[in-house]
Amino acid sequence: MRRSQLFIKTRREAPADEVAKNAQLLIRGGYIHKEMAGVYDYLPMGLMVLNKVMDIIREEINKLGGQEIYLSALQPKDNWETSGRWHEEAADVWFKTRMHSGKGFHLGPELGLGWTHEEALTVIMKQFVNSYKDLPVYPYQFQTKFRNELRSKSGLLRTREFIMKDLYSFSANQAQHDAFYEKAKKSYAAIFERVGLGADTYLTVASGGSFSKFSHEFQTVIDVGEDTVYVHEGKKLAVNKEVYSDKVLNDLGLQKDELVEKNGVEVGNIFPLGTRFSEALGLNFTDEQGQLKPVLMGCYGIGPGRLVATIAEKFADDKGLVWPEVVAPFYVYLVRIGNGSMVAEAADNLYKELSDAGVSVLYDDRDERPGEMFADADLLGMPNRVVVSEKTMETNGYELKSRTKGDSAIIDKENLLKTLVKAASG
RNA sequence: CGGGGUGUGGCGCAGUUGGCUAGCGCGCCGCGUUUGGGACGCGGAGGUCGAAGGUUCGAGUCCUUUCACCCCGACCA
Repeated sequence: MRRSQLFIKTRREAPADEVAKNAQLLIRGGYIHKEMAGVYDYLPMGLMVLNKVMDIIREEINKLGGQEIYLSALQPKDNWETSGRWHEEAADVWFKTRMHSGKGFHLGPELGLGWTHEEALTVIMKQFVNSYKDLPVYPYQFQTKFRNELRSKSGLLRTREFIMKDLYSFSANQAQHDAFYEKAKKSYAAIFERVGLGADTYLTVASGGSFSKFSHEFQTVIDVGEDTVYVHEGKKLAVNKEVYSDKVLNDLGLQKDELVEKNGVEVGNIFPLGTRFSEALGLNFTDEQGQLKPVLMGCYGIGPGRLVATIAEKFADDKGLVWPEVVAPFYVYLVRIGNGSMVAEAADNLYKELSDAGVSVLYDDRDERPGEMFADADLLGMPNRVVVSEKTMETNGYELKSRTKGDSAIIDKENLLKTLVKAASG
């Protein structure tokens, strides 16, 4: 894409109402726009990053056996009254609204904006699950959740409206459930590994709430994390402060002196639901012996937006964003210095050749001063920067510089293409 | 929800004890000079000072109400 056609502009200064580094940089770079507290819009490059993250998650969940669906955000209250989660005492994160009834402002039935989807999906599955032969099954979706948080904070890390990948497992028995649960753990680890957070992300034992003894979180260790976790670096395992006790440590076979206290961002959460919803909503199946039993359920969530924010926060340096290659909106930021015909032609040609070879390029074809374009390249955080100028062309070359390494090299076009095309496809 | 803070052109800010056509930097438009780390000159455009009400000869400034935003805490299936 040509920079001159990209409608966003970068900003030199962060907005006054953002303190979180992720939001400051993403706004300065024109990746996102703040709509209101805890609500953000994705602009072109922000959406590219988000989509790349979601594609990686989708690939891994499909490998796990997930079947993608899309459920509605508008939720009728009856299913939630049946499950006991409509009233504020049970769930204080609701955004509730009403339908119209007739003309004017007559208010009709109450509705809620979905903050999770166990109820909706459980009811749907009643139509399709009757026998043990129909199990197990693993529907999932990417969908917007609405949660009326008392206080949003930390930029994109805690918002009131956010996309969530939520996967649900429906199993006939404990062994079937447990086998999938363990596979899901590995799948999640693979996702965080692929987006670049593997080294800092820990499987974490956390509260199971009203559903089970424990749930499992994936906590990425980072200073701005709002959770406190105790990590065992050797075992790549952590314990959330909310369940941290001598008894729990004993159960898990962990020694207190091997654990280190850290802040973490909960980038994923998986937990057994047992028969909490199948019993409440009547999702039963007939087993091999002809007996009617409630389905065993599990829930598996990842917030792609929170993941984007965590990646932004984790890798950024004092000059701006640093995207891992797999999520970067473009692989190359191409800077053209000066607009003399020779330089312009060389830059145009390079842009075309790289694009044709499948290397994504953000081509800064504006007639800006070099310093401004370099600053933008750093702020926007593409993995590679290529410069074409009279200076580079004197040596019949192109300057290639990595976003993370300080050194740069002037190389000829053949080598440049070879390097970038190979790296981009590998 | 408790405590603290902030709202002034697109962005960042100044504006004293109430006083004149509300300023500055960035950005934007025009012309010219510039071109390897956020250039410079000249000339421009752009503001219901968050909103409503009040006090006053006069309100960005004082009073009341209200809305929004940020931070700390509590909360976070």
